Amino acid sequence: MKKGKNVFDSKTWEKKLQEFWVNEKIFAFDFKSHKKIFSIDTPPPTVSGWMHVGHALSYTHKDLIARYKRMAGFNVLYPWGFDDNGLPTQKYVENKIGKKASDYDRDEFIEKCLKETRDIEEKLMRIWISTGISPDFDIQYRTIDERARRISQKSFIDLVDMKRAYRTTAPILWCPECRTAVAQVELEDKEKGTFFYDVTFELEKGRKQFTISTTRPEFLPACVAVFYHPDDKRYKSFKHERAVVPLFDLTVPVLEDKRVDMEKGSGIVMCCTFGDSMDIEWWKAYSLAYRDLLTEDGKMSHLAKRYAGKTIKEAREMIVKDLKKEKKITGERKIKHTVNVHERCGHDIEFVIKKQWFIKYLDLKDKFLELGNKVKWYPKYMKNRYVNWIKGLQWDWCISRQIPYGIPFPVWYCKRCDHIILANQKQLPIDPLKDNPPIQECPKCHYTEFIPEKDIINTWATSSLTPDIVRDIISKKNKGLSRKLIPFSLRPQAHDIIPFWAFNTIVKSWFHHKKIPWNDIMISGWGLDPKGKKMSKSKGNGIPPKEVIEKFSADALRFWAASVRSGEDVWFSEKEFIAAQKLITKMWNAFSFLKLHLKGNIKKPKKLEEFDKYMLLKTDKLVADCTKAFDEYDYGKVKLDAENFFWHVFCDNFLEILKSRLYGKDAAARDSARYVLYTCFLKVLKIFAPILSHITEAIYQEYFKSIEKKKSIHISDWPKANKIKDKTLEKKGDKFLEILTKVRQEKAKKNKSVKTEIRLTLPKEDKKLLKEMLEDLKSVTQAKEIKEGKLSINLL
RNA sequence: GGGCCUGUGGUCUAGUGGUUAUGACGCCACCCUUACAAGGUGGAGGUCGCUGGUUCAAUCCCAGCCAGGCCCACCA
Repeated sequence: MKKGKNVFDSKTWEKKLQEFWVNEKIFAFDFKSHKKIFSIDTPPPTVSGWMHVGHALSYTHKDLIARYKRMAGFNVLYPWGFDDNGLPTQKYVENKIGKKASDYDRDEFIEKCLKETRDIEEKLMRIWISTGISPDFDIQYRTIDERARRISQKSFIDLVDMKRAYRTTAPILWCPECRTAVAQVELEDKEKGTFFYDVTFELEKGRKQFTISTTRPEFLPACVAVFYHPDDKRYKSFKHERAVVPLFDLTVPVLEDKRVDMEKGSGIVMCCTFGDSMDIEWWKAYSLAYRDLLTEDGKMSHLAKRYAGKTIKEAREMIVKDLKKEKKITGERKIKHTVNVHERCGHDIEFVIKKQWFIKYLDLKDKFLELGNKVKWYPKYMKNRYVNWIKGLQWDWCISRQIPYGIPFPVWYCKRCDHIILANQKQLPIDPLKDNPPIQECPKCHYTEFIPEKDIINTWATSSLTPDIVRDIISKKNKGLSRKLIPFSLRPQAHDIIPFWAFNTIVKSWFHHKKIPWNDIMISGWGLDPKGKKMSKSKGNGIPPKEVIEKFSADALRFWAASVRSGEDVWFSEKEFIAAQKLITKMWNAFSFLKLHLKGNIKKPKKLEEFDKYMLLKTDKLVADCTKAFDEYDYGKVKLDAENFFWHVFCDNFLEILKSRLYGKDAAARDSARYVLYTCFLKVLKIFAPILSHITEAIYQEYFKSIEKKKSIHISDWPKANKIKDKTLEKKGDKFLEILTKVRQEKAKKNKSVKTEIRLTLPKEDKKLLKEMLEDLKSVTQAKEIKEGKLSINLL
C-alpha cells in the first residue's frame, strides 16, 4: 500500500448511505414480527423556522437509542412527525409572507399556513435526513393533518363528557400583542426597569390622605379596593372606611388582609382588576367588583375616561403627568422588577376576563405526582422539574386560543341560551365554521340558531396526544398491535419542555387510558452557542446543521451529540468535531490495514494464540460495559469507552502486536491473528454503529457484508460478550502491555526509534507468567532475546 | 424565597471510599515504524471550589459556605 492520505470521503458516502437506508427501508417497523417492540414517542419538531444543531443534538440522542435497540433485537417503532399547528407556526408564516393573519380572511390565511408549512417541512425533512436519523418515515404524522385533528377533537369531546373540560368566564393570562389567551407555561420572566410611584389617596370621610406605592398607575381606573395588613398600626383606624381614587373619583372599600407585605412601599396597596395575580386572589376572596380596563389589543377601555383608547404605556405617562399636576405624586423611584412576558413575542402579559375552555386538573396533583414516580427518568434528577412544576400549579389548563391557525373546537353554542352543542364523534374532524351541528334545535331552549366556536385548541393539547396519534396509525394496519403500545417504551425529549410536553402527555394519558404514556423518559440538554447561550430560532444564534455537516460530517455531528451526558447542556465547540474527524480517519485507515490481512476465508483456528485470547477478553469487556451503558441510555459512556478502546487499546497495542504474525510465515499463528482481528474489529465497529452510523456502515458494506450476510450493520446483531474462564489471562496480558510500555519509555528516553533492537531481561516470575506470549513480546519490542534475571532493557 | 444541577492540570472531560486520579485539545522532546504524520512513542502540567465532619482511609459520603447555571414562586 502506498503511503499518503487515505481519508474517508464523508460527503459521498453519507449521502449514498442515507439514500440506501431510506430506499431499502432498513429502519421500517415490522408489522408481522414477533420480536419485542421498542416504541419511541418521538417529539415532532415544531415547525416555526429553520432548525439548528441544538435540535440535531437531541434528535441524535433519540437516534442513538433507536439504532442500539434495533441491533439489540427489538422491533423498533420510531415514528416521525411535525408539530405544525398553532401560534408558533402561524407566527412563522406571518413572518415569511410579511403579513398578519388579520390581513386575510380566515380561510385564505389558513390555506397560506398549510401551504407554507408543507413547503418548509419538505425542506426540513431533507436536513433531518442529512443528520443521519433513522425513523421509519412511513409512520409519519403532522399535528395539523386529518388524523391529528380527529384525535385531538375526540380527546376534547371525551374530556367534556368526563366533565374535565369546561367553559367559563375567568381571569386568564392574555397577550395583547398576539391577542390570545396564553397558558402559565408559555410565560417567560424578563427584568425591566420601571418607576415606583407614591400616589396620594384619601379617605372618603375626613379627607385624610395616605400614600400607595405602585408601578402601574394606569390601573387606577380599575381600582376596586385597597388593602392593609391587620397588624399594621398605621392603618388600624382605616377599618370599614372607603377610599377615594385620585383622578377618577372612584370610591373603593378599605380592607384588611394578612397577605399584604407591611414592609413594601407604604404598607398599603391597591387592588385592581387586574394588575397582577395577587389582585386576582383578592378579587376572588372578597368578591370584589370587576372593572374591565383593557381591551383585547391592550388599550384602555371606556372606564379610563379621557385616557380611553390609549395604549398602556401612553396612559401611564399621561396619568403620571396629570397626577403630578394635581400634586398627587409625592415620590418616584427607579426600580428593576421582573414581569411576565409572552415567550413567543416578548410582550407583557395582562390579565383579562374572558370565556375560555379549561381542563380541570388541579384536583389531580397527587395523581400526577404518583404517575411521575411510575415513569423511569433518565437522568433521575430530571423528575424534580416535573414535581416542582406540579407543586407550583395554580391554574387549570386553559386550552383555547384566539388565533385562526390550529385545530378548531368541535363546538357550537345555542344563540339564545348559550347551550354547548358538541359534534358527533363519527363526524370528526369537523370545523364548526363550515360544518353544521349534529342537531337541528337546541335541546334546552329549542332555538334553531347556533354560533360556531371560533377559537382553536392550543397546540400542547394536541401534541400531548402523540402516543395516541401513532397508535392510530398502527391500528390501521394491525389493530392488535396498537393495543400493545400502551404504554410506549420511551419518550425522549429536551428538559425545557418537561412542564409542557411531558406533563401534558401524562395528564392526557391518565384521562384517556388511566395509565402512564411511556415506561421511560430520557431527557436531553440544549445546544449552547459558543458563548454559552441557548441556541434558539428566535434569537437567531443557532448554527445550521448544514454548516457543520459540510465542514465536518454527519458522523462528526453525531459524535458531538454522543459526547454529552444525558440531560446536560453542551457548548458548541469545534474541538469535538475535529476529534471526531480524526477518529473517522483513524478508523478508515485501520480498515485499510484490515483489508490487507483479511483476504480469503476467516475461520476460527483450532488453537488460539494466548495473546489473542486476551484480545478477545478485553473486547468482550468493552462489549459488556457498552451494552450496560446503552441499556441505561448512557450513550456518553459508550462513546467514551469505545473511543478509548479503539484508539489506544485496539490500534496502538493490539494491531502493533499482531503485525509480526500477520506478516510472518507461521500459518497457524497468522490465522489466529486474522481471526481475532476480524472478530474484535467487527465488535468494535458494531459498538460504534449507533454513533458513527455512516463510516461503520461504509466499512460493513465494503467488507463485512459479504461474509456476515445482513443487509446493513444497523440491523445486524449487537455483539455478545463471552465469559472467559481463564482467570490469569487478564493478568498475563496486562503484564505484557506493562513491559511493552517500559521498553517504549526506554527507547524514547534515548531518542531511539521504536524499531531499535534490544536485549530484554525479565524476572523469573514474569517470564514464567508470559510463557505463552514471549514470541509476541519479542517481536513487538524488537527483542533479539529474552533472558531471565533482574528486569533490564538494553538497547543494541 | 423554594427546588435542582455543576465546580477535577491552561481549556474540555472520565472516574472511584483504599497503591502513581482517565482521556482529548494545547505545550515540550523524540521517532519516516510496510493502516494512518489528520500518525507513533515518551514527557511536563492537578493542594480533584472552600471549611468542617464521618471513617483506619475522602476527589468520592454528610453539613455549611463560595461560584456558575437552570426551574419554580414572588414581583403593590
